[in-house]
Amino acid sequence: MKLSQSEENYIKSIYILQKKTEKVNTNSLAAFLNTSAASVTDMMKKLKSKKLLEYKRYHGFRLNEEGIRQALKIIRRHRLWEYFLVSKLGMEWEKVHDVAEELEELEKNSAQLAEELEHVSSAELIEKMDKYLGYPSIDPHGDPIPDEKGVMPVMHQISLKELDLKRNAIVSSVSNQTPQMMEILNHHGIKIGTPIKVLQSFLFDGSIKVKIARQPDCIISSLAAQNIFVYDS
Amino acid sequence: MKLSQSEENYIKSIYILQKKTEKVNTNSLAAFLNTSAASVTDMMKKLKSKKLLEYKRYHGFRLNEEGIRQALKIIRRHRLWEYFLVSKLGMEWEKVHDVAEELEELEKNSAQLAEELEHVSSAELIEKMDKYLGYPSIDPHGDPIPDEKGVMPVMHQISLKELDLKRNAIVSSVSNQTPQMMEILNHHGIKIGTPIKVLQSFLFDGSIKVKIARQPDCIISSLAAQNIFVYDS
DNA sequence: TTAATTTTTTAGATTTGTCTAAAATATTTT
DNA sequence: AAAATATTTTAGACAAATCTAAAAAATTAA
Repeated sequence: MKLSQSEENYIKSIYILQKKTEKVNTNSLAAFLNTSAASVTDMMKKLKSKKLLEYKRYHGFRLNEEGIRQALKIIRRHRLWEYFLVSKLGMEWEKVHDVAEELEELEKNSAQLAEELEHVSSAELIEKMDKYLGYPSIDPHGDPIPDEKGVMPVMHQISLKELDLKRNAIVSSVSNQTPQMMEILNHHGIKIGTPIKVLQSFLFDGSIKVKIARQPDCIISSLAAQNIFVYDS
Repeated sequence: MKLSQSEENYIKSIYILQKKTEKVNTNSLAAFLNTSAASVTDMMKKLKSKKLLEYKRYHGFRLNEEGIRQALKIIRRHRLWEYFLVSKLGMEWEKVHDVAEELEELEKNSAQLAEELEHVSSAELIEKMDKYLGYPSIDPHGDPIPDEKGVMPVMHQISLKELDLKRNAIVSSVSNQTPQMMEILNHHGIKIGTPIKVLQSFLFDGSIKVKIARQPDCIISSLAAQNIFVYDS
């Protein structure tokens, strides 16, 4: 199955959208992809003829099993590239603040960036890349990276408050998006995807001491810890 | 100046061809790009209108100054990606033998590989990549990598025989392509692009002792050394 | 349950890069 | 220098991905 850049883009977008809604409809996909509804309809016909989705005119569409398989392959590629760009080249395209409102926007943007690298499809290249990067399981935005079989790693998300002592975890999201919260996060160098470990927990005020790679240990208040979520692997 | 993938491909190819011949003609470019003469003519009109080359119908064409500037930018990108693929991901797409006859073929193939990564154009990305790779000056095929200003590093090519003791050099070509020669090269792990240094030279038979990164020192005969060329930086 | 509104699809154009076959121009040979 | 051959260009078509404007269908509101 050879897919054009454009087809891949549509498939990936449908995948993202259909995790939220039962069926994806023409207009929302058009909005997401910043294109016209007519273009979407055109492409849906094409993808239907390629047997990647179920589609009845006027009734929305949804990736079928094969479509999902393809989507996961594409997403894997993109997220590995994102990981590379951030962890190896030191690009920083996410500013932790405005994550909430702009989550979609971000997903789109990073997709776009990775998309330029994207067409590097050859399975071999991606597997080497994966190995080179050390088989990461989440990308710089905290999104899971499917393995080479297309299986998404299952991640348990808990607040930093609940994280067991000495367990390695990775910051996955922040539930409070106020500038005050961002100030703390920036101050400690905490970002989505940052590896983190709780060293000690103080009963007196519920504050915790955490270890962040390449940073001195730091103390985080109980309140802040409640709002920082991590993947407990 | 925004160029399509296709335009870039043409420009790069013309650059490579015009280093060998005064003017590039339609058929040779068509052959090089594996396309039809008609397509070439079409594209030449387009590139002329973009003021990237001089072109008079029926009389071949040649990149002008701006065209060369663009070509060097494209080549820089490709060669850095090639370098990444080989040095970081461990891809090995060149088998040292048949380098001679297939130099063109190789250049085309690697271009193609890099081309898939290629569209990663953003200047910023490439500069970060360059830094990350340690500002390499020659790619895995021994071709020089232009710097960010489009300047090709000038490399002095001499035989290993003539290389001063203790000077760092890089294998650039091999003038004898027999299987016997290849056997020696493979045996010592010598490839185009391999960093090499002469440790000692024995007057008795003209043989030399060389150091190759991550390999034990080895002895190379006078005859072999005469046929191995290096860039003396 | 009609009418108004929204959503989706169709019809027809456009752009980019390609092609084949035929015509135009150059070059080589006799 | 005419004829034969080779090269290059034109003309016209095609496929992919997109667009706009109008038509069709579905949904919502009165």
